[in-house]
Amino acid sequence: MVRATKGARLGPAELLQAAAVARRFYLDGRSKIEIADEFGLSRFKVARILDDARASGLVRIEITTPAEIDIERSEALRAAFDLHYAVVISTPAEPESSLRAHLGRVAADLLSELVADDDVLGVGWGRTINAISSALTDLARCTVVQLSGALTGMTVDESSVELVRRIGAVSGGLVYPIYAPLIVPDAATAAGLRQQPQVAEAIRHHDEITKAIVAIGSWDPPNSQVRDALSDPERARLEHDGVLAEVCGTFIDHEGQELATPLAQRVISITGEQLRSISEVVAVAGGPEKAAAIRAVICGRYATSLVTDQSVADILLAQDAGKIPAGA
Amino acid sequence: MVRATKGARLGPAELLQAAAVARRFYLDGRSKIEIADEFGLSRFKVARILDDARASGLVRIEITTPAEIDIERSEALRAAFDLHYAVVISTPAEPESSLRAHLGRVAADLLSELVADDDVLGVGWGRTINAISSALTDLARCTVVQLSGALTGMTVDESSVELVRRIGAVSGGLVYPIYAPLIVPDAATAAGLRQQPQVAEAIRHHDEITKAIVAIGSWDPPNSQVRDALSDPERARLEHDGVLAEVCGTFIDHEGQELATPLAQRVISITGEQLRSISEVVAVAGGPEKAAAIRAVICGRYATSLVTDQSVADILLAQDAGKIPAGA
DNA sequence: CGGGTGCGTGCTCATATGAGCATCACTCCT
DNA sequence: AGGAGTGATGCTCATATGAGCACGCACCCG
Repeated sequence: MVRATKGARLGPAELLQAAAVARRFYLDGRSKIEIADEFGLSRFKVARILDDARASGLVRIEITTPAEIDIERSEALRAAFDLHYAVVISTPAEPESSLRAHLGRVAADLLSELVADDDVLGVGWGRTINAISSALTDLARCTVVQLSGALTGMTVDESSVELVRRIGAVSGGLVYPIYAPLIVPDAATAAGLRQQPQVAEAIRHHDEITKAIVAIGSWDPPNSQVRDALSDPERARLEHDGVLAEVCGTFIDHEGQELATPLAQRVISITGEQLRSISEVVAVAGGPEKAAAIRAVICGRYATSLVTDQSVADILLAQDAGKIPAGA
Repeated sequence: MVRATKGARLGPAELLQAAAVARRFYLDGRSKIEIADEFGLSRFKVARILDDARASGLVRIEITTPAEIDIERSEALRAAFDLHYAVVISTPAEPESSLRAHLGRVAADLLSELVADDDVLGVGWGRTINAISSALTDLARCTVVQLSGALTGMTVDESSVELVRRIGAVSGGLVYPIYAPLIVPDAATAAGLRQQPQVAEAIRHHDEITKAIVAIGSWDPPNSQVRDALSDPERARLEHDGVLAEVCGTFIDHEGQELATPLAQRVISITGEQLRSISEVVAVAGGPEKAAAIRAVICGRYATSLVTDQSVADILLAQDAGKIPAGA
């Protein structure tokens, strides 16, 4: 028989046999020995045929993402920033509101998966977190603790307290809400609020939180409800100090360092240090304009996992992905 | 073993891990143990992840046909009619001339593959066989024997003799052409021609043929150059006898039986019995109008293999595929 | 001729793999 | 509470698998 120069192009007969063998092996799940017996070949010949079939592209194996998750970027992001989990959703040029809902759905799934009964779940605040709570259908019977006070301006349905209650309802576990604003006019008011029984109860649990879900606000470019809630001088001061991102009322600069600001006295929220000590903090944020802020939060170790979209992943990966602060 | 409850939908984290594991296993070819070590899992866990990944469709394995060969129909046809080889080409609604060229290319590939140096290759005649010889680029150094005389009406380039010479040139082996018409006016002329040294030499080799390639002519509906070459009374007689197909000057009825006809005396060709005794006869014919004739030839065991197109395969498989004459 | 030389095939044995089973944790139902 | 059921996990052992080796064969070249 004329041999078509070694595996380059199989003749029709060999091709058909290879296809039949490959089907038996890969689709029907038969063993090579069974196939060898069936076709009257040695099992070595079968192995060789299968190798050729794969090498020549006759057998094509692909890993497809059934959900709208970008597996490649997710893994790349996880590896590059040493995250526990990174989930990158595909963004088919959708409007912002849809992106948020999309992020919310995926983040809700992740939360369902990660949270166990004995966890104490810390919940941040924001439109994104709200989207998560809307999409959340299953959650272990964990304890749910609010991480910070709320901001005015939301409708009742969107209020931070409702948000936490809704998550608690899905979970069925204990709920510790914070019936207070995120920022109050002066330190004394804040101190007073912190001693309010319910608020104090929630704050007391901040050290017991095992997992948390938070949103990220961006200051450069500005995309943060917290920023919008501040007065002009306050904003100016923070910007002068180089604020880039905001997580649960904690302000972070380019380097991922927390900014020391008098504002901290007036914020009812988990502290930055407490946040950093939680073993699993999932940050959820998307949109290219937030990429820099997300990067700061991740590099500052305020979050251990990230749910975001392709545009952010591309920006973070294109940047100096290698330049990650290793330790705390 | 299907996980009843939530096995269908994995959470994002599990999904990403499954994707990473599947990639390592299926694309990078790592062993499950290696993967287990890398991910900090037991190899059993890895195996289950992979099972789930396949079951949930995360990993998709498909057998693709690089050539334009319909693997499924080929195998079905081969099995249904107990053929040595069946090759069904995809027919994307192409004009007839293109179909012939297409068949020719694939048949040429098959021939290259099947024929060995020590084979004696019998070559039939017709436009289809001509297409094969045009597409033939590699052939073992076998002996090439013409199976029948030629018909007039072809151009010089298309003449049967040229056809055989061309194949012989590719092969590089001995060539035994038949410089004679397929049908002559009377038995005496035929007898005379058969004794012509060159013709006699070729005919003498007809019993030594180990492999042959033939075309199939159809009479119902009419699609045969042999039929066109006959006179009206001859045609009428054959049709009265129930002729359906023609192979190398042998006329075959619906049942696959050879028709006894006085015409046989005037045909310069291999006999039907000789043809049937060749261990490997590849018939090449396509187009739905030839399906019935192809079926007769196959069922009459005048061919052991078939190269055809989808339309024919569908017709043959839709028909009483089970009703195959078993023996000779 | 005769000894490489390359290729295809099949054998051997260490290793990877899968089916089945035991265990454990957890839930649910009384 | 207290089983009984369920699912996840890891172990055991027979079997499948792949890498490497040896043989046989044809070809090539001296």
